[in-house]
Amino acid sequence: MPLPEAFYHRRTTVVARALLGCVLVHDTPEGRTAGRIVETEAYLSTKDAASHAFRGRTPRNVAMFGHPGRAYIYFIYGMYYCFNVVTEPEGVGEAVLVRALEPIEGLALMQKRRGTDVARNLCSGPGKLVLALGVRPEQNHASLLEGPLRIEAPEAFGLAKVSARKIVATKRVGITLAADLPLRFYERGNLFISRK
DNA sequence: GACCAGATTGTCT
DNA sequence: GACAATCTGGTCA
Repeated sequence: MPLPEAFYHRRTTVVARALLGCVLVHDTPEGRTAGRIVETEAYLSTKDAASHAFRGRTPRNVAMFGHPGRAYIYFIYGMYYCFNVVTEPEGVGEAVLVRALEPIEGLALMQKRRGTDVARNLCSGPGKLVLALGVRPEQNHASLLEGPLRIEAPEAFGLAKVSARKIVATKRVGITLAADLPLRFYERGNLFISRK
């Protein structure tokens, strides 16, 4: 059972923490790939200068202002895409960037898509996990509550929740504005995060 | 391990 | 026209 809309209909930092340990699944004609979420970042609305939503709604960021539990996928650095989950009630404009997964299903397919067989290098970054799971830009706005791209609770895959004391909060990666806010979250000790 | 240049293009000012 | 929520492959150690 995918996580319900109510899961996403909360404070963005709460969702960013709660997503750790949950499983992102993508079913495609080539097969299924899935990974355990081990690193996230919260992007807030008008108080967060690093957020795409900081200056309000634009053609690019409209998905951020859409329904909670949908995807916001954007193009970055001329060649990569990043996958986010929309949070808060519709119209607020916040989201959680999924930065790293621990691969748990479809490793061979991930290896083929990524061109490497090093497990730690398959999904250890926002651009990498989009490639490894075969997420496409047309899936911007797609619901994560149903359909081929979903997020499941840990229990659905026989996994335990990530306890609060195993969650580390640090500065976000790759930004210049509002760079000091502790809005990046990852599982302590996990080998599949994007960086120390 | 750390640091750095280069790739490549949509987006917003 | 400047910049960007990144990654890879190179150098040096």
